Amino acid sequence: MATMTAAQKRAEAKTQYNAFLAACPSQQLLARVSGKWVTLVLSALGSGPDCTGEPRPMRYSELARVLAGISPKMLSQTLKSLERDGLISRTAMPTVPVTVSYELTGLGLSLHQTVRQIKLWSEAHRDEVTENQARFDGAG
Amino acid sequence: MATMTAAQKRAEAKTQYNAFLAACPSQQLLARVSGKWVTLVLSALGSGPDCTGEPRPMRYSELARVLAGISPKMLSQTLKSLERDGLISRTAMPTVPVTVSYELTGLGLSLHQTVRQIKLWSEAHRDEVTENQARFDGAG
DNA sequence: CCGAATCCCTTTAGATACTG
DNA sequence: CAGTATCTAAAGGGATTCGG
Repeated sequence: MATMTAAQKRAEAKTQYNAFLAACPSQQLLARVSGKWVTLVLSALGSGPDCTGEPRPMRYSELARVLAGISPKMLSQTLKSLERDGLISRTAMPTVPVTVSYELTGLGLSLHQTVRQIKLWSEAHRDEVTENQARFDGAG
Repeated sequence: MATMTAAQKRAEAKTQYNAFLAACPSQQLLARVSGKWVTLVLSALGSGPDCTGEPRPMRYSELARVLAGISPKMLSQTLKSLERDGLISRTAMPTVPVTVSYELTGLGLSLHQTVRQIKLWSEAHRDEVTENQARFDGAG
């Protein structure tokens, strides 16, 4: 049957577009950075525990303490994915008990700089956005 | 009872941290931009249908065509949230049937510039990341 | 033509408990 | 100390249908 062309074409277009999206680097990066804890880990490692210092290595337990709300599962998962991308490096010292520290790589540091741009934009425009939202909600 | 201090303190710390996160402008912006279609709509309005042109207004149906994979629901939802934040403006012409067009505001345009930084980073480093991933997976 | 409302499924992330 | 495993809750997103 050569019928149902409309739905068929739509489905085909969608498949192609999704393939295009999957190959799009920007989308990939956004997907990576969008994780709830990814930027927080980047910030912690890139600007110190209070987000105002210098990049420095931190231990697993230190990260867990700084990111107070995170569960061990999510911390491990986030760290592993960042390590996989080469954004952070993991170093295990053969002490007893074992000591593990994480540090931004050069690549991770450059991403941290980019993410900071987002932070700057949001801080610069947050009031404006909040105001717009209030007006929109008020206008109903 | 002043017991169960450990679990209690942990819960308290978490609550405070979550409150801190909720107030963090960067987190708010990331949450907004992280939607699957948000950046695509911004790009379409900010760089034309093929992402290589000038900012210009587009109609609902034109956006639906360009973003081939999107469902009407998500398009409406995305557009409304962007309009609420004052990032795009919506104009309805009282024709029959009604004609609606969307356009970036100044605020939306500036966000688009910031988002482009992410795009540039990801394009510049995609090969490096891919290579890192392959090495990581290979090393098992 | 534009968009709202409903239903359903998949993905994500949090709680908890346990191991080297 | 540094993780892993399992289970469950919640959110995001898609298909479909209906109204202005």
